[in-house]
Amino acid sequence: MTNKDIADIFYQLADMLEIKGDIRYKIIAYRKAADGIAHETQDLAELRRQGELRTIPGVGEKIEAKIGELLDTGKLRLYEELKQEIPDGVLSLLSVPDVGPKTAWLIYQKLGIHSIPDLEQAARAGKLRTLPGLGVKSEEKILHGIEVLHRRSPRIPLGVALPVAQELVAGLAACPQARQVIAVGSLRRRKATVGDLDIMAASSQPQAVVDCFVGLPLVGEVVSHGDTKATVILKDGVQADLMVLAAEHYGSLMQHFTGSKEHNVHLRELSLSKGLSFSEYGYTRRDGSAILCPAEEDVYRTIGLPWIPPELREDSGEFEAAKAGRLPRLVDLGDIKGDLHCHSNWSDGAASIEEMAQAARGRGYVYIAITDHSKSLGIAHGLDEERLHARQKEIDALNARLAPFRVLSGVEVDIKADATLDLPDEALAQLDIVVASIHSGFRQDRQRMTQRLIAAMRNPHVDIIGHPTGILLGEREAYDVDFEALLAVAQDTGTVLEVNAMPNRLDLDDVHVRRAVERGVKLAISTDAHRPDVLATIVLGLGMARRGWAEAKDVVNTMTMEKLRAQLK
DNA sequence: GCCGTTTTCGGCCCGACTGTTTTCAGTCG
Repeated sequence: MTNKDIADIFYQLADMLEIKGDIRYKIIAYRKAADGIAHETQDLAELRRQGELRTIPGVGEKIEAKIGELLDTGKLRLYEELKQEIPDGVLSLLSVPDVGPKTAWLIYQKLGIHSIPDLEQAARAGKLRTLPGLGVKSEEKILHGIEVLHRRSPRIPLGVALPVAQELVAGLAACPQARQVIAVGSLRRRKATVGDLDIMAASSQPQAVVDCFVGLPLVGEVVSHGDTKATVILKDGVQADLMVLAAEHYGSLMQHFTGSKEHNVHLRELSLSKGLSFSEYGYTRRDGSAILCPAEEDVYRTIGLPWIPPELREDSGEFEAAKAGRLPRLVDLGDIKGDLHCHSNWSDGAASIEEMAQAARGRGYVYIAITDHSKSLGIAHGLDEERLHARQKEIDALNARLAPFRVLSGVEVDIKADATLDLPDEALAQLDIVVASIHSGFRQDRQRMTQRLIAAMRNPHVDIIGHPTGILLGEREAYDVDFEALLAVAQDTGTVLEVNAMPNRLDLDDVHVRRAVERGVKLAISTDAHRPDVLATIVLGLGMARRGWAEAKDVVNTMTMEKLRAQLK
């Protein structure tokens, strides 16, 4: 039973208790514990052996016992009992927009409905309007909610969301009354995927800006439209929310709308303990007087904290670090001195080595590693020893011309299913840098997967493990691998783990990065670029690294050429 | 059900939008 399984059970427990109308704060407590468990990187069974379960935020005496029950028996009595009363299908109704716990329970109790198709049928038959508190409008809303549910785009990768958000921001910025339009929400926090786009602006006439927003050409449908906020669904199915307030509230609104929810709740609790109530309008003292926050820094400063970077705002220790003056100095785009995983037209890249190098130089980098595929990747026109040798001559000539800029001669060597590498050690020894990656045999069991990666790390020539977990966002799960074991070997051998910035990879993700940083394992933020313009996607990998609390010292491609050479095996 | 430079008991984030319940509950972010 994984941490995620256990967290899911507590989330469901919270839903079920909410449906039954249990005490609100008990429900909040279960959700908070579930959040804590979901964010825990250590195995719960292991934590329990060490008697450390209560260190998880939100886990107290009762929930500790329930985790124990789950780990011992695989079941939870309270959960089983509630499932008798509330069929699974009732919980599924909650996924329909505008159907919450009260409505779901009412519909189940009065009409016996516990599936979305049945709900749709009842709505079409006009049965919902007969229920107390529901009318024709509610019925239409629910019917529409079901439609939206079917049509709505799932979470979108950050790399896809960013340009859409930019377009939306530009569109809104053209509204005459809109000032300081920016994208906030999970996009600003640089989550690997975002559920919707959150946009905000300042204006002395918020309503005019909201009116302008709902009329933008990108907008497909208006879900709600008030004086200060609106929700729309764009023509491509993505939901976008807008909030607008006067400039004097700009900082508090930005803080509020950037989230996360958990971070905001923590910040507001902290404020209350200092006699202040906080909302997007700013602080209110107990006597009702206001403290305005035109800048986001004002929000944190008012409660005695330094500004917290958006990427850290997940309530996973950032307040404690801020209070202690121990916030990390996160790695920044300006720290990056090169890209250590790129392809050229010697394998499956679209550009020459020189074109890639010039693009890197144009970004202010001082080096780029050309890491073409190795021979077993036939479709990628992978290199054998002979072609590696030929390529080396081209790189040498280029380096003579481009100095002090440096092209590192490298390879992305395939880790084959039998745990051997696709090129002999003698060939690898000739290269400046070796990235080793898995491109086949993803379905091997945990032990074999882990052994393959460990074997690669123990090779004296392998510098970096490429896209270490193999995840493809929305397409393929990460391979089953013992990440803690990998970290131990990475540390032991000085092997670097990659943060691959491809929009559909983002691998390592934030959680893995944080664990690696805690263990002192070094990272490389790399684009895996097959074209010069793709070098710009480094910002996506940077987002993961920053969300994982990585500083420049944790990232090898912030090093000068000399230091990097010393770092590489 | 959790938790404590206010507290081991009494708190627990805050506001907008919508529909229907003529004063507010439900849902959402």
